[in-house]
Amino acid sequence: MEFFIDDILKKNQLSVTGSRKKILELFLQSNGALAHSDIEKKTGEKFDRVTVYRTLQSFLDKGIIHTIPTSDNSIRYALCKDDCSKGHHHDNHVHFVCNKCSNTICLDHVTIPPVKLPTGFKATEFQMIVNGICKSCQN
Amino acid sequence: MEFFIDDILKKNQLSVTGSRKKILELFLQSNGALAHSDIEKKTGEKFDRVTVYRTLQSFLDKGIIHTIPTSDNSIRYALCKDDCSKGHHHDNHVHFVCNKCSNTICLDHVTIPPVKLPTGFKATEFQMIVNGICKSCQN
DNA sequence: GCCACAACTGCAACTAAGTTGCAAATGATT
DNA sequence: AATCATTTGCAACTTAGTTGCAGTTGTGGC
Repeated sequence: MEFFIDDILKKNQLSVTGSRKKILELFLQSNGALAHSDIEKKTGEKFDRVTVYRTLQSFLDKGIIHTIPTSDNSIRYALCKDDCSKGHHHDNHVHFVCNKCSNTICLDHVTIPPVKLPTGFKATEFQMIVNGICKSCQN
Repeated sequence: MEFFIDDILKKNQLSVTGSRKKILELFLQSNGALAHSDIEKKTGEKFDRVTVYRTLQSFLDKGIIHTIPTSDNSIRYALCKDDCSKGHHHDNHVHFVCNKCSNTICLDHVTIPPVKLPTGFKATEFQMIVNGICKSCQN
């Protein structure tokens, strides 16, 4: 695992530092998406707020993670799949936000269905967010 | 028009005040969605920031407007169609965010296509946001 | 039209979120 | 181990959003 994390960073021409390793590890451990505040909590105030911001920004730049907009105005971040490269995300899966545990989950195998736009509109990116109750909260 | 605005407010059990009239008028005039900052700008500092926040909140509560999440972490607000009632939105159309003019447009006639979720997931709400170039910016 | 009461607004003060510049510390390369 | 580029933490800042309270405005009854 340790080796795996270093490898991802090196592959993306990022120097291997404590904060980057730790934050990347968090993403690999969590099966969902993380908000900035989640990361600050889970790292246990080990890193400065600013460092977290900058680390997330560099991960975004390199295409390691992508953002998910949510209706409550808190951006979430999640790992990209392998075929994302610098600045160019191929991120056509649906995101699920649970109303109970408020986890954000990438439904990697649910692709966004095509829509027909009115004439004159040209699309470059599609986002789909589904709210509801997730698998673990169902009962 | 003036009468129309008062009517909407009364129908929703809101007292008719200067700020509410003005902000509702802005929504009726704009064919797209507005961010909080747009409203502050367009009202020309006539109202306190707090008043704008509270007005938007009460419009949300009454189901006059709905929110649209965007990837740049700025929530936009747009008028609901007639069949939205208190707290219960039937808001199944696609939203388009232009990368050039950064307007957010409700594509009222483009409905969100159904998706099949993995077993265990129960959906209550769907959101779809398309980024690209809008009709007016095309050339 | 006037009065009383509820609702709304503006102010001040606050918390939370995000940014920037710079000096010190750390990582990569030789 | 030395050097240089990169990264980090701090401080200070801007922007966004919230809360309590006193004063103002709108509503409905008379």
